[in-house]
Amino acid sequence: MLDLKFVRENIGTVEEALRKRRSDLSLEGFRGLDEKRRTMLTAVETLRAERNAASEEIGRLRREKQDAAGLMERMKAVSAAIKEAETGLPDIEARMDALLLNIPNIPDASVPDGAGEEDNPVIRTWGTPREFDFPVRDHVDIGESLDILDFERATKIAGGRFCLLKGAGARIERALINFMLDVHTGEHGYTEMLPPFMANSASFLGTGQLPKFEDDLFKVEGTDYYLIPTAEVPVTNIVRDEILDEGVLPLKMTAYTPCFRKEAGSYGRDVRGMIRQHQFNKVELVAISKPESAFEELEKLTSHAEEILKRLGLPYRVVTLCTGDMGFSSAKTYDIEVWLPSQGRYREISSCSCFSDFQARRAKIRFRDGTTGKTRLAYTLNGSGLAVGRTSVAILENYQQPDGSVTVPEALRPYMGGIDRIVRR
RNA sequence: GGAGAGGUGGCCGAGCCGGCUGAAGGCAACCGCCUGCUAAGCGGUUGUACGGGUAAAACUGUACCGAGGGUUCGAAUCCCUCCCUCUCCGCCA
Repeated sequence: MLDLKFVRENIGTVEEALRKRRSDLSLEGFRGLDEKRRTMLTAVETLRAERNAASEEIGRLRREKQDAAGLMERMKAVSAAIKEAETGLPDIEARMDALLLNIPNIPDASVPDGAGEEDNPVIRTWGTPREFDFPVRDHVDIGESLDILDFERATKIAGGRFCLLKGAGARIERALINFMLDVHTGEHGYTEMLPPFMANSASFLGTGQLPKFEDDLFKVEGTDYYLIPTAEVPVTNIVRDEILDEGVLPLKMTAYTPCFRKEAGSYGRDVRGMIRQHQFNKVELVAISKPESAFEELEKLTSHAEEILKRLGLPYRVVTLCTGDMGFSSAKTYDIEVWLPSQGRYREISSCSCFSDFQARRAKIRFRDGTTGKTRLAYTLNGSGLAVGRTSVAILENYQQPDGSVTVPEALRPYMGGIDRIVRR
């Protein structure tokens, strides 16, 4: 959420940001609504001030055993006038809130302008895609022939966009989760969290998934709970409604969770395999930072995610999302894309964002400035470190062998009970 | 699921037979004093949001004592509904 005062005073800037984002949201009604609200508020507050003053007077008279009946009688009219003046105000405020909650964050000045994916500049590339001297198979073929991935039975159990991992397939996911968490906690300074996999609507509002993106979420019927689409939701909300000591910043947390997404609107995209699932595993990195160092933190956080790919020997590149491709709440986002031989291209495996104070304002995440003693909104960041399912896919495909087996990346072997190759058993 | 207790400021905690309570007291933080340094001690300051006001302050209005509604001239205090937490019992990984 943007600051109301900021929108009022910089409506041009906000409209420019909407244009850059290729958003069709209009601020047409904002000015009128805002003025109407302020006019009404002033009227109501003036009457209330009158009532408060009279009430105080009544209290004083009664204490002094004087008659206050006349004043009380007159105040009945004022009270009625207040009720009158208040009608319509809740509606105006609700409309203001709705408008404000649906305005996306303003892209950071360093974000390149562009319409979509094709305009995202590549800022660095690591590793060289391997040359294959045999026909490359995709992870579905590899996984099914090794009997470690089973899509048919997953469909029987649940439905489309689910996957059953078996044997070494399940083991790889577990190994990756442990590997990633160990690196981030042991070497990158994050504290491990294991949060609830459902969260209430207030939390989803806090990180910006609600009210705009309810259609992408699984809601638990008859409750106020939604299944989390990312650990960002429960982990960032750990500090919701809190005023933090400046000294604890940057607060760095990591968490493994499964993620649940409806993937509504992606019919026909990535239907094959485990690229796009209703449920997938992810290790998330979250940082709560001071504004001054937040974009520096974004660089670090991104490099922490990249480190996992480096150790696994998986070629990747990093792109900056352009204004038209950025998420609703983000001020700046880097996507890390891993090389998938079967597709002959890089595919997103991590998305690292700085949200400036956009989430913090919604979620009331603040800190006390040590020098001024004032409370300030913190900046929030997060990134995948990494999407585990897609990492498994990348390993299967990049490390496939002509005989159908898959070599286990060296860094992962300690987590795989020492085995160096996955073969059909 | 049954019974009981409770939700107050950064934290703890009074107030809860309605007005003098935006809220005692303590802690914490900050600023002074004191001090060789630290500690102790002494004095002072410190909520949030939205308006008005100002060059910026000062200043000022309103709202906020879990959420929403009601009674009343007036509600942290009374009434209703809901949410949450804790304790005991039951059930259970």
